[in-house]
Amino acid sequence: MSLTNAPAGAVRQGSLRELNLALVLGRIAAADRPPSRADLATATGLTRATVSAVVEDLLAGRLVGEADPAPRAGAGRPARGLVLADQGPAGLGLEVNVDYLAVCVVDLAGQVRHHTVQRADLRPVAPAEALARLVELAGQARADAARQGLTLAGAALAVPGLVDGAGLVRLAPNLGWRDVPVPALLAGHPPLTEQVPGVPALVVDNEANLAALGELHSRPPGPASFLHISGEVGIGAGIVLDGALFRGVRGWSGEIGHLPVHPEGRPCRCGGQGCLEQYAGQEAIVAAAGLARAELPADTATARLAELAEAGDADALRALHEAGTALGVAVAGVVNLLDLDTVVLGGGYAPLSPWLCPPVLAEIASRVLTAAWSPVTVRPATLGAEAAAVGAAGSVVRQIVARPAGWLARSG
Amino acid sequence: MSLTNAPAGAVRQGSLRELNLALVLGRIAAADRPPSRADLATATGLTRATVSAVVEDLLAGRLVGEADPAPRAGAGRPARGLVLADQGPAGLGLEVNVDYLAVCVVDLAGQVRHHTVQRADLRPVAPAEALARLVELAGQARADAARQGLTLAGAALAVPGLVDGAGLVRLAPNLGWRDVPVPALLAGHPPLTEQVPGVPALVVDNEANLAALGELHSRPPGPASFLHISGEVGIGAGIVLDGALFRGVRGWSGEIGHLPVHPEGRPCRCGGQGCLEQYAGQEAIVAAAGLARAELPADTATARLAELAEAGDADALRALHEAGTALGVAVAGVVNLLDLDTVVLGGGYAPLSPWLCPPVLAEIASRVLTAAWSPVTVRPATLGAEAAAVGAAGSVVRQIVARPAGWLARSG
DNA sequence: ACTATTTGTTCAACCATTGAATTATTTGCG
DNA sequence: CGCAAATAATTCAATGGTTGAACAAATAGT
Repeated sequence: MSLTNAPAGAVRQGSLRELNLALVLGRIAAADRPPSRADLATATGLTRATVSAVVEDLLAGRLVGEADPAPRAGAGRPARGLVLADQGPAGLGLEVNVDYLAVCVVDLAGQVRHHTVQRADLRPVAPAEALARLVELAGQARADAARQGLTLAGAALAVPGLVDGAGLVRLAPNLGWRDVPVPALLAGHPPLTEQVPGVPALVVDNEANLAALGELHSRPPGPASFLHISGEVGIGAGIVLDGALFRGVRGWSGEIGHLPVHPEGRPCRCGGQGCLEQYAGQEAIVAAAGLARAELPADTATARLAELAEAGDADALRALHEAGTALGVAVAGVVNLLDLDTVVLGGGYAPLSPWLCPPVLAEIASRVLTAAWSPVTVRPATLGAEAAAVGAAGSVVRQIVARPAGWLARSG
Repeated sequence: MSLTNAPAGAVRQGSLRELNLALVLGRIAAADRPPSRADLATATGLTRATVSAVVEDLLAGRLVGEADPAPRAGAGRPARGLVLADQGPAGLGLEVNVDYLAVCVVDLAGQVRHHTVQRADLRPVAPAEALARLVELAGQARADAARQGLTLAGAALAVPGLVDGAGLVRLAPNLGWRDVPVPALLAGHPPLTEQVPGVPALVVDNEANLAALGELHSRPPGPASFLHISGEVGIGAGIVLDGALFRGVRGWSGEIGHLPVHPEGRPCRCGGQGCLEQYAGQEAIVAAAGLARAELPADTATARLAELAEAGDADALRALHEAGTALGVAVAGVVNLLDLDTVVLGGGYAPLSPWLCPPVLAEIASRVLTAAWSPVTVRPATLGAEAAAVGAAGSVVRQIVARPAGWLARSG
């Protein structure tokens, strides 16, 4: 999962090449212009001879391609730019959420090459049925990818709930799922992806975690450490530390929605009192703004709220200010604890961020001891509503970039 | 800082040996019985030939020694056990705290080989003077270490405050320090340690961080991820994630004392309201227990509190219960956020933990969503009051174990 | 005394990197 | 137009570290 390519065990001679493959490919991925072999040599510290050999492997494995030479001033033989291949391995991203299914394909360069969203209320649908529909969409995505010369090398599924290491969805309250064994339910269907050494066929993870990963790998790349908050019906956070998602001991990190902001306040369904979710959850904001709860689709409610706030509706503005203040109390605590300098508001919060950011910043300014020396940035997410699906697909291709040897072993 | 020996840049041929030196030495350090070369080969996946070569380097560099063969049943040539050398490099740990100075020396195996504590109220003492006294103690420690065949390879200084990357103590409120440039103040004195490639001569860090590191490397080794809370006048936390201390973007993580537990409550000197420190800080507990604040030394106050609680004093018990509840609210938030399964109460909290743990556990049980599936352990720290100094010294030797090539380059 | 067994070392083969020399391809200048 | 300078990329013998198999060492069991 980590971006650092740390050899876990023995370092044999082959590992040496493996590590340098990852190093060079990582540089190509991180560069904003197609680098030449000479650029890579100076950037990595390897000799040009080694870089050439490594690049030869990468070219043979169709992980990188040669681009038109970037125009350069001065004399000398022109460089040949290296770019991530637009054909070759790709990642499949899947998402089951309360009111839609989403499937997307992301290539090595991080480009979204296929994207489908199927709106439907998934709450009355049985998990097996929802997954079956997803498999259907995935099949179409696979065919579309193949048409574009892409091979699906792995898949990741985002769900709005707690997932354990084996892909068992312990609890997805807003979806009504409980102890859903996703891999077992998918076993009867045709495989979604190819088998690639080192890349798991399917990872199931929390939607907030994968949305945070999407933000981490978006262009331009975000900071190495930040907090990504998904404000849906529940409030989840993805915690990215030093360029890697921190999942917690059991993979259940990020339950920011149950940080206490008014310890003697409203009871919460978690059993505690005064949890953030009771003050800054989507339902709480909508209720505080006096909106009828009848208009159910979550994205509609958020859009309506933004409209009202834009129009200067006093109730909406007050509701957003209160929610932002509650959010700020919680975020200030997290920033104090983890010393982060960036907070990203994603999911349903993104369109509301013009009204949420100011009170959040105000709470940070008054509660964070170190804010005086180091400003904290609070900004909306750059990815859209389907950030989780894109992040899921991106997490697959990042694994290949981080350890290309597995892919090369397969195709050669 | 990380335990994973990830090559940052190019992986050259020499790195290969460097990595395997670290791998083998790490195994020797982690083993609970002196392993043979054959054990190491199976454990690491290297061949016996390679392990022999690597061990030869380690023996020549005096990082490991051969122990008496561990008695083993069955036939075969007896193995020669390998242990971390009890002579060779050692770490120097320093601590400036409100009411004492501490210096200690820890060897490769983690044994404390020298330990001095000088009690004195440091608040009226100028930083330069305090550091001068520390240098004096360090000189004695160095001489003592030399007598035992130890070479000080690096030093770490623990201070109760915020430290930036360059060793500047931005703020140590309870010590009265502000913007104290520790490395500059130490420049006039004789060097505390040898120069070893890859090991910084002096690291200055927060006391809570280093105490957490001490706990991480104590025997038996603690879990890979936990929260270590130092309850002194202020409340600091060291956050250990996946076997590495998480310092935050600027090194200022762990300010748990300012998590809000009663957002509309007592004003705090940080500018916020209802911070944990106002309810579970040492002064708050002492005041709530009705103890005269005159008995100033912090450890005395804590000891007195424990005495009273032991004797069944109602005020003391109530004060501890309230403090534990406030602490539990904050800890529950952290556990929700980071999904940790272990919380260690250290510093002044350690002797009070019999009375603090129950309310902390109660709050966790009622506020942590995932507590039903995965119990959270709350326990006192195993290291004593000078955990920070021991952790500081330990952090130095861990660097050598994690990258032995630097030490070997020096000595031969 | 002999065999089975396990440990540790030796040595030729192998693999990836290295560094210098070589080839390739352009710009700049007379 | 032709040549020198400059930069990019490849070739190749040398090097350093790991490998695997064979071998030496040392013990327990029979």
